[in-house]
Parts: sequence; C-alpha cells; structure tokens
Amino acid sequence: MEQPSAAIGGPVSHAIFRVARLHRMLAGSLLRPTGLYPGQELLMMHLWDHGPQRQSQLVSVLDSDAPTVTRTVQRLERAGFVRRRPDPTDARASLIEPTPASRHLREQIEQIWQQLEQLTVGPLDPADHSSALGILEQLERNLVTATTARACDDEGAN
Amino acid sequence: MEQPSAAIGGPVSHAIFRVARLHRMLAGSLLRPTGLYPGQELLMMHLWDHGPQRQSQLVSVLDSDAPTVTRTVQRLERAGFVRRRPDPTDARASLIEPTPASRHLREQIEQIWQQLEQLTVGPLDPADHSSALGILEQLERNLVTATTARACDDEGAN
DNA sequence: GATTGGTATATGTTCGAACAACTAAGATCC
DNA sequence: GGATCTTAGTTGTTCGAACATATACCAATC
Repeated sequence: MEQPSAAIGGPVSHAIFRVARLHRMLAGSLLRPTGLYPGQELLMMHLWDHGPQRQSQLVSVLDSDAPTVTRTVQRLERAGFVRRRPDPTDARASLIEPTPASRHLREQIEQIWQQLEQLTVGPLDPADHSSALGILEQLERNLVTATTARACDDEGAN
Repeated sequence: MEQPSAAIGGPVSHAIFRVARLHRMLAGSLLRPTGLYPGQELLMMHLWDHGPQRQSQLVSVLDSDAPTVTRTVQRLERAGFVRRRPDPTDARASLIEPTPASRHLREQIEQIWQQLEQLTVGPLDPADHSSALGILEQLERNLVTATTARACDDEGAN
C-alpha cells in the first residue's frame, strides 16, 4: 500500500487513527466470546467497582453522553448483565446495578484487559513503555485544550 | 473524575481510547462546516490524488471494508461530491470520481488536516514530536502483529 | 456450454457516537 | 398554587465500523 496523502498532511493524526482502529478491532475481537461489545465493558467495570449508579453518574464517569448510556444500558439489560431499580429518592431516576449473573463476567473482563494491554504494549522495554504513556497523555492534554478552546469559540459565535 | 479502574488494568489501552475519542471528536468538529463526516475526507482525498477508482481499490487503500465503502460512496454521491461511471472493462465494477463541484472542498480539507495535526501535536518540541510518531508506529506494529496472530488462530480453530 | 470459483458491489443487522427533540419529574420563585 | 427552569431519561436520526449474506458478473474448467 503506497503512502496515502493523509499521512503527508498529518502523520501523527493518521497514526492515531490507525492505532485506534486496530486497538478497537482487537478489543472487539477479545471481547466477542464474552458477548460484550467494546464500550460496554467500561460501564460494567464501573458498576462492579462502585455499585449501583444512576445513568447520569455513568455519563459523567464514562465521559459519554446520555443517549449512548441509555442504549448501552438497555442492551446490557436485555443481555441480562444489568438491572434497573427505581431510585427511592428521585422518581425521575433509576439505579443501574450489575446482576448476580454478571459476576462471572468480571474476571473474564479483567483478564481480557490485561491481555489487550500486553498485546498493545508488546515487546516495549520499560523506558519506552513509560514514554509511550507520557506521549499519549501529552496528546490527550493537547486535544482537550483544543476541544475546549473550540467549544468556547462556538459559544462566542452564537 | 476519579481514576476509573480501566486505567489501572490497562493504562496504555485506556489512554489510546481517550486520545482516539478526542481526536475523532475534534476532526468531526473541524470537518462539520464542510458537510463531510470523519472518514469521508480520506476517501475524497484519495480520489483527488489518484483519480477515478473502483470501490475495491478504495477498500484496500483505505484499509476499510466493502460495505463501509459502499455506503460512504452512496452518501458522498447524495451529497454531490462524487459520481459513478460504469467501468468500461468490467460490468461488475463502477468507477468513482470526484465531481467538479467537489474541487472546492479540497483545499478546505487540506487546511483542516494541517490544523488538526497542529492542534494534536500542540506545543511538542521536535524531539518529542518524532518520538511520538515512533511510539505510535511501534504500537501500530504491535497491534498488527496481535491482530494477524489472532486471525491465524481463528483459521486454525475453524 | 453449464457448473464452479472468485470478484464487485449491495443490503440488513448489530454496535458506539453525536445531535436534536421530547416527556416527566423535581425545584424555585413570585 | 401556578409559571418557569432544571435535571433525568428516552427516542429518532445520521454517521462510521464490522459481520454475514445476497446478487450480479467474469473466468476457467470439465
């Protein structure tokens, strides 16, 4: 495959794109036997760690948006991994909790995360490993800055 | 936001996930004024660079899959950026070409890519910049290795 | 020259992600 | 106590991505 011009215009952007795609594919493929789709495991893990949650809490913790969480919860509910209970203190809200049946999943998920991490990091020596993490965190900070800057611009424009 | 246990189980994986999400969001937000959605610009850019293409060629170049390209082309066609012409040498295939009207997009896209790259890389000095690229390429190699290894496993299992 | 295999593209489905619009329930203030 | 604002969730839509199938068409073999 020849060098696409995307790589010329933005080598880092293009690399992020490809790494993310491969990583998501690999995660999906590792997760497949459990019946979960990528993204659902984050929600489950948070429920296991922190107990019953409101959807709004899940939205802020997962840094997702309300419609996505609504449907993810619906799918997990249909799959039997999650259950809803009315919030006694607020009739608008419901509490999402993992079902007893889902306990079995937890160790699978943890093992998959370990495996995914190891496959991703591969044969990197510890120095490269920590510099990889540092670079990614720097990129994240840059992107957060850029995103919030754009959000403010938009506000000003409106 | 407290540290989610995803970060404990797989810090690099989790960082990739977040960086990719922010990057995709930023790309989408930059692309919005043009009417394109993230992904479509890669296809257009390839058409501009290499002229009329079969979908199958686009599939291999973009490293995507056939159904995705089919629908992306359909949407770009509906939006008026792309046009199909029967391949004179093979009645099964059609050639996808950018419309004259789309020429106007090209410089916008190139500018957006530059902007995206700059926002992503941010204030990194050249040394960090090239090490970032190196790290991402290493991660990509690891993921490709892991993915193809798993593909072979699956074949063996079937 | 009809069957078989491979290629080109399309469709239907499932997901996650983002946006807009909506309902319902709480909270506040006059 | 009634109008208004906010918050919690839902639904509908559009998109990209991946998977399984289906429908053409070409090509080579028997």
